[in-house]
Amino acid sequence: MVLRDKILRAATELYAETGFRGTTTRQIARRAGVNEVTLFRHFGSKTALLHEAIQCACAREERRLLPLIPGEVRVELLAWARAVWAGLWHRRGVIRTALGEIEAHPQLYPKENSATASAGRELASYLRRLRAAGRVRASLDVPAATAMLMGTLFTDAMSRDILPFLYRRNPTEAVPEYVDLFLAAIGANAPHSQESR
Amino acid sequence: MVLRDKILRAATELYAETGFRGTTTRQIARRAGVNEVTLFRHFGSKTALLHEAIQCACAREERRLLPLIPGEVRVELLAWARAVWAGLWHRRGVIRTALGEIEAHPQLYPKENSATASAGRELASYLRRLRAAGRVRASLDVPAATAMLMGTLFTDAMSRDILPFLYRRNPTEAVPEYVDLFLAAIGANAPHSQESR
DNA sequence: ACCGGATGCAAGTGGGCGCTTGCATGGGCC
DNA sequence: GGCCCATGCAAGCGCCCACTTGCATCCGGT
Repeated sequence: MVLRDKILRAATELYAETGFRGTTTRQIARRAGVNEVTLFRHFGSKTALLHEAIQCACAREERRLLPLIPGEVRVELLAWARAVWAGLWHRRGVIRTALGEIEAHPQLYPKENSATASAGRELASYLRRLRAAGRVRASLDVPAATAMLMGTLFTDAMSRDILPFLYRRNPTEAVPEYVDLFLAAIGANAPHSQESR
Repeated sequence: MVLRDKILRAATELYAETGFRGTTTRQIARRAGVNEVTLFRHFGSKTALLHEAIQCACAREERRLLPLIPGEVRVELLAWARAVWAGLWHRRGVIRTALGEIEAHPQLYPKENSATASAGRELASYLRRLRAAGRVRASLDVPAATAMLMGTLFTDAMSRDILPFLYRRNPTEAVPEYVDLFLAAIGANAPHSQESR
């Protein structure tokens, strides 16, 4: 079944580069090193092929979890944010294209199940745990705070290569800055060993 | 010259809905209530037409300025953030599509001159003024803070209608929440009349 | 009244598209 | 060896695309 995967990978790449209409079956076949007929014998139609390719590309995302019992908030959040950013960055091509075409082909894309959406849920429930433990400001608006950190990471990963002049720091430096700003925003205070930054 | 504008508006709409390849000259002509030949007589080619349409759509954005001498930071930032969010929301269709196609057709889109980029510059210089005036934490990382607020507003405006289950608050409530979180993040303190929220 | 420029209309051109068909080929399994 | 399934190859089908051409029409300025 190596061949199926080669086709799917070629389809995903081309989709990320040129979108649904821009991706032709001839291109997919050429990049996969396969005859064009083979695509149709395997997947039936271009739509079915791209559907499967996109689902695969999104599903392969491994979920990164935040601890059930919060410990060192800065350490935990930083590791999580790095992983989320890396995942977004790695798939930025597909995500950007999908975002632009989701209105035209809504059935092609996962929404509730998208990696970004579940990362958001993960963060929100972690923040609720922090608030319940009195580790952050009691008046914290969890959905807004979630949207803030997710939005920061998302926009950075999506536009860093397009508008490079906006991002002077490289990602290894930028993400910790975001996390520290975020900790200040939510009023994080740790019972044990928190340095201000 | 009403006709030219009708064509450009139709082209922009269709582009936002279906992208460059998805937009056909026949569709543009029909939506503009014009014969297809007229498009070519006016603009020469589909590419030239869409190029002008996109440039117009982005240029019409009015710049929203932040005061040179900061006064009531929360009031000023909130008004600015509302305006920026509204601009992003209004053009979300074109922006999403453009973001997905900027790799394939880079010359079609403004980058340095995009409304989002100049809004980011505006915010960054305002933050530098605040820092110089000692109104925010002295150690504030201006580029990171800028990326944070811009990213929050951008992602909200881009994904609110796509992932509605992530956004429980309507935008009129959400933007102030973002601003308050942001004020806490940058350690804003006002010399006169700042209530905590 | 007349002229010229802008527009509409109908038809067509070459090319790329998704997809199909028919046949040759080759490699693993009995 | 003989069979069968997967794949390659070549050709083609109908469709839509961007774009062109030639001609009719209309409308405003003089």
